[in-house]
Amino acid sequence: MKTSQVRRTIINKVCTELNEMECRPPIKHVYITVEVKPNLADDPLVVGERYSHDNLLCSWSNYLGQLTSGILILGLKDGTSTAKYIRENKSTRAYRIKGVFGLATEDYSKDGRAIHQKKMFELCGVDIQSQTAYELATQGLMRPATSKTPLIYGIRCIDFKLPEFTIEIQCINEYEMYLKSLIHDIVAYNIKKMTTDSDLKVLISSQDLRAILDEDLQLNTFVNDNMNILDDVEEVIPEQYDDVPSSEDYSGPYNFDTFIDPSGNKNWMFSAMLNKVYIINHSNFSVDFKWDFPNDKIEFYVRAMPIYASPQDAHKPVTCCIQHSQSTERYNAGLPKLQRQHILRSISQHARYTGGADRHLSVVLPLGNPQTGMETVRHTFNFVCKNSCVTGINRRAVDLIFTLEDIEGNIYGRRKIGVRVCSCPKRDKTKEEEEYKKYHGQPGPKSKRRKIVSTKKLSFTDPNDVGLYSINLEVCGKKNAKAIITYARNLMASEVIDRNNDEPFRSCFNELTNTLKSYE
Amino acid sequence: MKTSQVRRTIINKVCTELNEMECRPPIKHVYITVEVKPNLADDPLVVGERYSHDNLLCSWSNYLGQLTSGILILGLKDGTSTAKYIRENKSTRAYRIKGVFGLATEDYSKDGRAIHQKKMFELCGVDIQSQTAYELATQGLMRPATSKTPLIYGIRCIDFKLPEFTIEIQCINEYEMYLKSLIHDIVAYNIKKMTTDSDLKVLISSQDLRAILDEDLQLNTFVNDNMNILDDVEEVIPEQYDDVPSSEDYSGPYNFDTFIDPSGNKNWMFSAMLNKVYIINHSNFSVDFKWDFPNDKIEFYVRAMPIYASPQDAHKPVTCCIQHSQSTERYNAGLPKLQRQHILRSISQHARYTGGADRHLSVVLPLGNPQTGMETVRHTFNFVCKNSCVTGINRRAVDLIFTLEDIEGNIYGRRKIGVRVCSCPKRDKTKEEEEYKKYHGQPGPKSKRRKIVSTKKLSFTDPNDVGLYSINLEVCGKKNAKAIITYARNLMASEVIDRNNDEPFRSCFNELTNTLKSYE
DNA sequence: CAGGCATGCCTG
DNA sequence: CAGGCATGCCTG
Ligand SMILES: [Zn+2]
Ligand SMILES: [Zn+2]
Repeated sequence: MKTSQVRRTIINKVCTELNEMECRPPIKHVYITVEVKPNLADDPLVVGERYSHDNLLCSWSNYLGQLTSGILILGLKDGTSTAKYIRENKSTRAYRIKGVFGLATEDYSKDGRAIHQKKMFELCGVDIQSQTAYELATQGLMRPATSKTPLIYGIRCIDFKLPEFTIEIQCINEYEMYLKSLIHDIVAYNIKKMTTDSDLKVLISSQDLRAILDEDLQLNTFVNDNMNILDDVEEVIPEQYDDVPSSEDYSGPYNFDTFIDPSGNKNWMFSAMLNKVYIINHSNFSVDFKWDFPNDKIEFYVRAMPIYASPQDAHKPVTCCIQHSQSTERYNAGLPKLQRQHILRSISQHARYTGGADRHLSVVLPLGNPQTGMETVRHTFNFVCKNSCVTGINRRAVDLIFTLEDIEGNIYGRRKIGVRVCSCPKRDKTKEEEEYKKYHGQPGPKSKRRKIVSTKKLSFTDPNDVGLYSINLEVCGKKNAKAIITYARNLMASEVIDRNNDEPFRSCFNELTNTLKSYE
Repeated sequence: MKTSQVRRTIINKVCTELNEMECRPPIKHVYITVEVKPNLADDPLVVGERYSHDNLLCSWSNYLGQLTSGILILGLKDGTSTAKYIRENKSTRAYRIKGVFGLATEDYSKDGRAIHQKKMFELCGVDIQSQTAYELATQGLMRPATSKTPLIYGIRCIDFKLPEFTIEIQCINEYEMYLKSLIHDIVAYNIKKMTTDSDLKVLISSQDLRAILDEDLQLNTFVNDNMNILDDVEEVIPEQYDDVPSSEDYSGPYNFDTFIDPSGNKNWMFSAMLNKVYIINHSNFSVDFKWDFPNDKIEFYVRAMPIYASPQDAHKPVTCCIQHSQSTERYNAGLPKLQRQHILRSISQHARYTGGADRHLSVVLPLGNPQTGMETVRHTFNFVCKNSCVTGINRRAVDLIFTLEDIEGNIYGRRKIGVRVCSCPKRDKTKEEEEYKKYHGQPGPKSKRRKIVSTKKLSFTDPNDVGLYSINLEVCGKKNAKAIITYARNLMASEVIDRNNDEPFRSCFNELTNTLKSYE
């Protein structure tokens, strides 16, 4: 379109629409007799400067405390009425407030004079309501006389990385000192909990926040009945924050247990010997969860967290490799970056993905209830990254920890299984089982082995020469190859007889029999 | 900062600054006698609609042609003076104009009536300045009488993918028909070049653009003396656009050749048999380039372009895998995304990286001159991605094409070598050479193998039973293990004697000897 | 650096 | 799906 057209269009539009509006009546014809002389009453020398501070009206819609940053709406002159309107409209404000455990100051601000940590514990180790010290600390509360009681519509902990945490609050009638005191109380509450409860874990759950608000008479808060706790669209997913997650099996008060169909299918196998799943990448596998129903109806969740099996890697979160966390991968379509970092995915829509940064990643889902007549509920997962992925797990062994939890992340049971996401589950399972047997034997053989010692051996068997030797050799000619295997089998046969079927001679013999068959 | 402070600051500032400005004189004291009746002269019925087109002033700062998109600055009413100010400030405008080879239209626009291609060639095959037809075509030039001669500050070709190309121009005093004509002339110039030069390659170099502007009297352009040409930070690098790059060796007029030190080093090896480099990722390797010096001093460049060796992949560009193109990799630090896609890097600072999108990627660098007494110049490269990278080359074979080129990308010579970026160059080289010998034989081994056939064998050797068998077995007891290896060695020993030291019996025997030693 | 394992992937 | 190759990487 040409510029001139644009111009014409704009002029047309403006004029047409202005003319369509109700227009002012014709001006009156005014006949005026005018006589002009200076009005001394309006001279700056008389009335002062034209623009005085008092004349320039200015008011704010929202008040930001000295330590608060955000949008500050000010109205100037005629704008003051708009500002007043906005102010009286009482729209809720949202704050994100950062707290630091172990950093208490006299005025609760980051830069305030520090209270000695010991004193802080003293302050907090007893009932905070009855504490004179506490009252002294909060006496600078400076509550504006004109304001109403704060009313909280929503509160949650949106970040928690000791010693720091961040609380998000939606509220009205708040004032800065109120918010600061609230943070102080959250810390105090947790420290008190730490010293009374034996559990040393610090967590800021929604329940905690609610309890703090309810108990905290000092702060004089109204809590909206519909206050957002977990039903918020961005619900609070409890995380587990241990550097090295515990992986010990623990049945707990509800006899928590997990089961995996030992028969597997073509995409995955389960080794009962190693308690380990071998699975092709991107394949679904199901886990059955069993637990006793408590009398008090607790809503249970199950968390599945992959961790590195070896102690030297256990503290590192297991994250998806570069390739398998690409947003262009089919199974990552539309997922947020955090979730793409998870190697384990649940097929449930209710699954929530937690962890990230340098924290362990895990998926949490509501456990639900067994169907009538069932003792277990089944949940289906899949992995999207292989143990062998160089930019991810990089060939390290991985365990999967299932924990039975309540909505706050309290743990009531734990089960561990090994997991290997690979291309040849069967081969790798067999190999690892063989490897395991080499070093551990298995129940049967073990009792038998004891028998060895007690059994009289023929003089030409050496009781100490029982190490396993893997021989890899290459010969030319099938005839020769068969001859060697036959020879080896013969040797093992003598040993089996001489040593009363003793292991591992017996299994070596059996294997060689199979190998020989394969040459027919 | 407190809200009240902000408010005070604002009021202070506004009042202070208003008061510092020249203020209106005291109002006059006015004595008025008023008599009111309708003023018919102001009635819409008399004077017409309140807001007339003529009253709404509107002017533009920059003029966008009918086919041009971009920001159009319009001033309304009082804004017209601002618009005029901006217009007269003559800031340079930047345009990106797309042209299409083979699509000529009467008015040079994309949607104009097409000129038959044959006619277009007629038009362009002769001197464009003297062409009546050309003058006719440009007679609709519509040059605004008020404007000055266009002045170009910068011009370059920023995209070139036949048949389309995009020219970027910084200029003042331009008008749309001028820009369209310029594009037409660029096409005409190239077609003329194609028909006069024997070389059919079309390229828009900076030299070309300058030549077009200089020659093009019709367009009446001023070229700023400091006009950006090749010294621009983003210089024009000629690209090669063949879907499947040619890979035939071609010495060309200057006897172009490449040499690679056949002795290699610990990080790379060269197979003369396969004309292939085997190299560990991220290792430098050098190529010596040789060519005859022409009488006319041509500035030569060498281009190195990796391509897939197999015909079914040769049309695809060889790009770096996801992992090795991460900006977080040390060797990618600070590189633009395009360059990170290149698997081949030159250590020269003068190297330029071309290609991208679905075009083949290559690195071009000035060849330079041999040092005194030398016949060749050496350039050093390295690869940053392995043949085995799954998200990149994915185990496909890759060739490296070196071409001798001038600054416009005209090719004067070509050499191909195979390349394999891997973790075990020696092993892989040996293997591929063995494989090659198996199918092609080579003087030494082949004659020996022939000898086998001619040699009289003992009756109890089977000439067909010569396959290699890898035997993996497990026995218990060191004594037994040694016995088996000894047995195998004995078998091979007989064969070696019976078959006149024939391979692979001999090497099996040697291996077994070593294995047996390891049991001592 | 050779030997050999680990593990993806191709082939029949 | 088993067998076996391909190829990175670890170990001595
Ligand atoms: Zn992966
Ligand atoms: Zn790579």
